[in-house]
Amino acid sequence: MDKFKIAIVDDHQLFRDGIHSLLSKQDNFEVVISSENGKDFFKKLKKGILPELLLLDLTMPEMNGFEVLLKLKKKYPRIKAIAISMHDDGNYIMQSIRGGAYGYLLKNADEEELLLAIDTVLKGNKYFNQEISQRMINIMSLEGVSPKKLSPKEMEILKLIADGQTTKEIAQKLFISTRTVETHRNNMMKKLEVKNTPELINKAAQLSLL
Amino acid sequence: MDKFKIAIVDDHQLFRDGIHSLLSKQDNFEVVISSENGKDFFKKLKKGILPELLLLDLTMPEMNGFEVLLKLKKKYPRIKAIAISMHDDGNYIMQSIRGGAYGYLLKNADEEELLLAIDTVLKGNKYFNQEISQRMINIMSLEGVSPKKLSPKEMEILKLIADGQTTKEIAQKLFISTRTVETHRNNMMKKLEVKNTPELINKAAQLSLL
DNA sequence: AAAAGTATCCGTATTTATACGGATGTTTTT
DNA sequence: AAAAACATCCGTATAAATACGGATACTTTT
Repeated sequence: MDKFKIAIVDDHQLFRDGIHSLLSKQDNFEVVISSENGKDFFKKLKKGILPELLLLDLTMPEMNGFEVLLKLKKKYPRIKAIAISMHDDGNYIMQSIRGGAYGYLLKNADEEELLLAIDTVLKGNKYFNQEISQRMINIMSLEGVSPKKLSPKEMEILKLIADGQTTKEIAQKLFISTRTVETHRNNMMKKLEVKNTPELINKAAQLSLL
Repeated sequence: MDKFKIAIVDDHQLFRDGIHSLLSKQDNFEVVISSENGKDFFKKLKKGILPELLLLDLTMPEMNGFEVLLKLKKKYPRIKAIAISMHDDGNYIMQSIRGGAYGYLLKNADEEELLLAIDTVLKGNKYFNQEISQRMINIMSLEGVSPKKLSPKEMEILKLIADGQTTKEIAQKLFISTRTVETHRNNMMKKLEVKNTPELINKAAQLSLL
């Protein structure tokens, strides 16, 4: 009976080797690609080596995991990716899911959980443990009913506010009217559903906008 | 020639085994303790098994790495600890150092760096790589010249401010005068060296006070 | 092409924060 | 025991944010 083909993309060889070693002990898995970066991975895909599942580190130099996810979704939509990250930050998790990840694991997951995640995703399901799910819920509730992005100008003004600048100081710095600054501030408050500026800064920090 | 005695404390067996395996390949190291928690570790120390160096996970259930550090410093000051963590947050790093850690590694460090850290610390030096050092510097500059802790009342008020409450609302909620709230806010701003409330919230978020 | 978003700016008014200064009494630290 | 920190509260004044409302023109999205 054929084994499931697995790919690993991670810039740390120690980690890749550890996973490779673990999966080699299983009867039903075979590591067919072990790449240290996304470019190498796609190069191997192009050669016709197609895994069913990818274990993907998010934090890599040059081409990060999110970029790999997006490209994978476009070019090889049948390959299912499980994101693996050091970061338990809800924003990372949400970005992975929006990028098409089928699962999310922290790098300190034990081998039992790793194998369970692989099994779950190979069956076509998504894998997020209790803690990860909780963080997703937290971020979703933080983002509000209809999450909205801040415009470039809003981001610029947000940072200046967070740095302690007053509306007058920001207006002078950006060569715009104080009323313009007020309008942007008000629009941000509406977008993030907060009632005043301290809460805006707090929420922006929680959403990793700062 | 005698080997250096190393202890490992981490709740993930996969990680402990990986480190154990790696160190076993080295001629000059010997893993004498491999514990899944601090309690087991101290129990083994009590039996007279004394390593020169400890590789210590910070995030563990029940007795976390910081508690282990503090107890180690008191009871076995000759044992040098290297903190190992998923978190690259400067606050974790600073807390480790203040707790007596001789080094700090991220869990995704490669084997070369791990061995270098161990060597460095066994020689009596401290090991912090460039990135970790940078984060320390960032936090130190955030904390200002003379870092001050916020009092319990200040913390309470800080959270309410971050939640979008006005001075009047906080006063009503805590059954104190608005002037009292104003004084606390002003004192916090002085302690954290900021110029207004948005900057206070931003800095508090950066210092993980929220 | 139409709608929505972005970036700009305004009048008027009220609320809130900040800035000076001050104070007392209790608790904790030195 | 003395000093410092904490928690409480005040008068007066100014600055800043917020709250209502409104607007134009350009760019992007639908």
